[in-house]
Amino acid sequence: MSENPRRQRRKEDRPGEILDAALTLFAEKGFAATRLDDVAREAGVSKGTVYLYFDSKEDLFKSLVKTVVIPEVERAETFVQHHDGPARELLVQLVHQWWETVGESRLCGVPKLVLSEACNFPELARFYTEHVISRASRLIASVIERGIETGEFRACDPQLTGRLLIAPLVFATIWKQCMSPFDPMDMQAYVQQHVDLFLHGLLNDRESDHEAD
Amino acid sequence: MSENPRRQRRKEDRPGEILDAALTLFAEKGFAATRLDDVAREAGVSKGTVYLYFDSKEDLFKSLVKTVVIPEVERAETFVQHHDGPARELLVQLVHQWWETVGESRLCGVPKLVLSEACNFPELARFYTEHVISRASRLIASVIERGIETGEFRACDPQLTGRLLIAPLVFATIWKQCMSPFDPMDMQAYVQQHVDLFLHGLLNDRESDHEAD
Amino acid sequence: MSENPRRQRRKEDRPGEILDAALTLFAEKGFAATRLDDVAREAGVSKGTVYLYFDSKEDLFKSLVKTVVIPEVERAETFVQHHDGPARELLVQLVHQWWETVGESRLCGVPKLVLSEACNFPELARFYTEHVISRASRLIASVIERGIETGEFRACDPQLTGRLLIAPLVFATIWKQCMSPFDPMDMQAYVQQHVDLFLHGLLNDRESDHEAD
Amino acid sequence: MSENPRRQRRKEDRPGEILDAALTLFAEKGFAATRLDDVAREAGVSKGTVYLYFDSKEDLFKSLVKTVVIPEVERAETFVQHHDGPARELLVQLVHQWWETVGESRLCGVPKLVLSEACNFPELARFYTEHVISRASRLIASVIERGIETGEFRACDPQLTGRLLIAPLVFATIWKQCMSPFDPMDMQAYVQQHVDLFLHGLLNDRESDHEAD
DNA sequence: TATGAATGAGTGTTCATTCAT
DNA sequence: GATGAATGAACACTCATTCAT
Repeated sequence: MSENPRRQRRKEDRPGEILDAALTLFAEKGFAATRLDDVAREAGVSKGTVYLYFDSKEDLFKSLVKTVVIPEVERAETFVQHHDGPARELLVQLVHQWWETVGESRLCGVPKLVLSEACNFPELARFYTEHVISRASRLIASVIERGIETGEFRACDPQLTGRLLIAPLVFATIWKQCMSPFDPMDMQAYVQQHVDLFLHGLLNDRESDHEAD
Repeated sequence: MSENPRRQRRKEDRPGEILDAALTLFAEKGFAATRLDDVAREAGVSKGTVYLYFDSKEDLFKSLVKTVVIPEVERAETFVQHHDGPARELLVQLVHQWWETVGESRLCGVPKLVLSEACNFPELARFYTEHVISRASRLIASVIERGIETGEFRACDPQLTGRLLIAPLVFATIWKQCMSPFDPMDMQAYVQQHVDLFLHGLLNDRESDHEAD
Repeated sequence: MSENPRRQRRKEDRPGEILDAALTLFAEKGFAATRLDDVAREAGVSKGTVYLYFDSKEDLFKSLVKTVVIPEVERAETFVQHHDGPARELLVQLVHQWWETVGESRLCGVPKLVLSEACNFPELARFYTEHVISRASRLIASVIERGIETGEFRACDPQLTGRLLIAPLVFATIWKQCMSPFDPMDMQAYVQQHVDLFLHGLLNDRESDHEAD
Repeated sequence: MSENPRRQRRKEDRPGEILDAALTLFAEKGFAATRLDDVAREAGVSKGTVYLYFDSKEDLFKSLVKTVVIPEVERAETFVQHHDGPARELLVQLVHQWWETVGESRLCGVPKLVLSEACNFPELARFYTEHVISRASRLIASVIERGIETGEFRACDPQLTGRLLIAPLVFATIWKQCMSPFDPMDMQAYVQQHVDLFLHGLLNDRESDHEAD
């Protein structure tokens, strides 16, 4: 009844559909190994159409980051701003949120994507560092700093410590992508164990005294 | 006896020299970005010669892992066997050894290499898992287990905990490769902080009592 | 009568506006480098509209020549018909007119356009030759012939000589288009020098005697 | 009898053969319209082989100019250096030499090639201007200057005048390429007439006195 | 009539792989 | 064994052309 519902209905969704396809394929095969043809086919359009909405393969990646990854960073930033409890709890929640929004979602391919291609596409790495990593780093460092100030956490470099909080998570998503078929891992337990170990390592030994107050 | 022992020897070393060149370049530029021409030139042979010894770029990659990485695992195994002190010290030494033999050596590109290409070369991932990761995992787990048994360490899953010991190190080598131009990191401090945090998290709270004994 | 004469008129002018835009852009960037998108935007219509009026880029090109160049030839013909003075003066005026209407106007890109694309669009070359070049040639030759008959000019082949009058002008417009950034030229002086040299070469040595009569 | 004489015999001729093919095709179809595939096929090699000897299409063009056009400029320079007679004769000879080496040789497509593509490939135009046009211009200007100094020629701007000497020749080669099928021209007569007219225009009126000496 | 989203063939360039010598 | 010239498939990106609305 509708004349060409397909074209009609989807016109405004095109960019989103293309980004979706790109995310899927980039995560699956990496940036370099993903051909624009594949993205186009996956999105159900022709190759030329991709270039109607994105300037280049690189732009496609950047747009992907902008529309899919950065909002998550912002969500986390908002979350931290609106949270008042002990730093320890905040940190735990951030870890679990990270794991849910990245490790267990469609985004789980992004860390490996970025790290794998960073050498060959420095501009992508630069962009991602500037817009995602730096912001997320600062966010986590700020929470750790807060914990140090309140005496919850032992004194330490908040930057490095934040990175040590994230590193095992990133490692886990990469593992999940590449190695889990050959060496499966109980991700839940892994994350749990990481949080436990990390907090135990970070908390001030006399923190129980604080709680006792 | 042979009038030109140097060339003689070189002849027999050809595969090794090519693997050396490949390691250097793969570590420096990654797998995809390394051209066989470059490997050949670096090894001082012609491009065709590479194909005399290796079936393909992929095969070169596989052979590399086989010949360069496994010996290091074996060294570490020997080291652990001949070591009797407290698990804590052993663990610290293993970390620093890992960092020296991998993080700061020509091998520093290997983890990224393997993880980046694992999806595209599953057979390699399988092989690497079997011969490198599993062995190394088992080794570290055994040390942790020992520490738990002696009461040095808190009770935990030695496998997962071992992985959490290695994850930040692997992460650091990858970071060094790809991201340090955009977001530099003091690796020494990072490793130090990791060891400190990790041990602090793992050690039994009453461990000072043990030491007091 | 029409309630919107402006749009009405515009509607009928569409082809003209598109041709205008095409002329501007072809002259500026050449045939191949001009994208239909650009022509459409310059004309203030959509790309599809161009195809309402012209079959193809090639057709646009042809139509352009037909509508813009031929009127100028006709103007020149009329000018010559209505002129009675010495051939020498007429020739000088024709040169300056050519230079003004072609060399220094929006038409300055046309000669290069035609000559550059003639090989790839032989039909256009044929058309242009028939409707522009032959007519202009004949016109100039007729003036030269007149000058020979009156004794102003030395005996010569009027066709060839006419072509030698035009050649440096065509060359200059092409130069202006392509080479002036790299090798600028004082066009005024060039044309002046050409006229001077050409007339000095063509005038009968004893022509002063004639004038003296 | 010889095993694969084709490959053996031609190895060192490859660059020359490719340049030959490029010259033919560039002259025939222009720079932009010539596909590297065509050049390769014309040269009897694969597309990749072209890139074995030339960095890019642009480099192919530049190499062409270097190996085919510049030597002609040098020949002309040498010729002028070794010539002592009257400037007039030298000029006449230069024109005929130009016509023989360019207008009537395989090089006859080069002027149109350069002028047609100059806008779209400014680097080519710059290169050609620097290495060919400027040198040739200077050469001719120097001859004209000499003629002015000796009193053979009337006073004039040697640069502009030189350009006016060449313009009709360039025009003729372009004409030959594109328009001769539709409007044939007796090139011999044309060149003759040009020389005659030009010299007649340039020579000092009292030059007969000189000849009388 | 007019639009502009969509198409897909086309091209310069790269590089792993082959093979005649 | 060793070479390196040659190959050709692959891929990002462009743009004239079409067509549903």
